[in-house]
Amino acid sequence: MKLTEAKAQFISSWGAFGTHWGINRTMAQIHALLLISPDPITQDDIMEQLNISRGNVNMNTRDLIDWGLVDRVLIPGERKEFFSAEKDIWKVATQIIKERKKRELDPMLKLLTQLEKIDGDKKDAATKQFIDTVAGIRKFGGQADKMLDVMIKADESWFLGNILKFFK
Amino acid sequence: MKLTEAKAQFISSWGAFGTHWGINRTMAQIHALLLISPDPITQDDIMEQLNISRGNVNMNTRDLIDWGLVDRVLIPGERKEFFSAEKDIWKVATQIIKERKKRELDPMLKLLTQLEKIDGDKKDAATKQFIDTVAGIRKFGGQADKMLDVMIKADESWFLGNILKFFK
DNA sequence: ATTAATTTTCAATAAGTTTTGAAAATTCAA
DNA sequence: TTGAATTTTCAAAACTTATTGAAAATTAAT
Repeated sequence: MKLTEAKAQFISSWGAFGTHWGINRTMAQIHALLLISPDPITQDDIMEQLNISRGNVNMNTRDLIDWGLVDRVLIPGERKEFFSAEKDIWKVATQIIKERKKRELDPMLKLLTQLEKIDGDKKDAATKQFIDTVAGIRKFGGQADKMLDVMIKADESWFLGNILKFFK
Repeated sequence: MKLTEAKAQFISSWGAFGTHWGINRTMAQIHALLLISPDPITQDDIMEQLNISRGNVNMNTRDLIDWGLVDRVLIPGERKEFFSAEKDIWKVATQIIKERKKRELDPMLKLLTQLEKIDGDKKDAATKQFIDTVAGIRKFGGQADKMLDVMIKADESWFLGNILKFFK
């Protein structure tokens, strides 16, 4: 397979993959393009390579920056802004985990903790099932939360070295 | 907070939460409703409680069944079909992991393995960055894959007992 | 200060996804 | 069998989300 074809495949698949992970297709495609670009590139480069409008590039690069996955880079002597993605995949993964935990898991756990405090008779089947379900999810989520915190703080070699021992 | 209000909150939040995880809102809401129902319920019960059409209930319960999260239950003497959700949250989580791994991670790893075999000069910066990026993601994904396999096979008490030791 | 280059915004529109509801298919009791 | 109850299907409509593109804002060189 030739590079051009492989690049196109990678960008398109990474885009489709992103949609399963709560990231929109274009944002994931821009991310993919930046991941395989050895040097920083401009808005115009992205527009041209992905065939999308300036506004679209602008919005999605901004989101990528908010997610902490992409940086604006200033190149001396150049008027335009350049963009560059973090290439270390471990850092990319921990950054995504960190953001999603903050945006999704933490608020959910907060809500579940509230819902558990419902007033009602535990002998009533509906009440009991509600409390048990909410408590079960909250407990499980709490464990996941702790685990992800450690992962975020850990560094890759430590993590992989130990996780492999753990998982036989 | 009263049970009725708490239920509504839980269903609505679980629905919103689901959309971040590639599951559609209604499917997640039906799942939530089933999780807090002590006994199996019918299509009509779901239609009434969530204010959605029969077709919608039918499609989404079918998807939940495909995901292995919900079962059809036949109640002797009843003409209608009843639905019931797996209540053990550990089983729910491992089932979701199993399905998503099969649907998303495995095909992605297969593709990356292909893309790594690109023909081209490793001294060319673009080629080198492409291969490095793809290889990095493939390697990371491979570790995640192994880890999830162990998790899927493990049983909850074993897992939580050990993970706590591992994560200090 | 003026102007040209560049980036940002956002209303309009396009594309994609979900939901409805009624007709078709299926199931089961009599 | 027949027909009433129930489930399934799927085209059309409603809703949601993403994209465009041109105008406004910003930036930086002269």
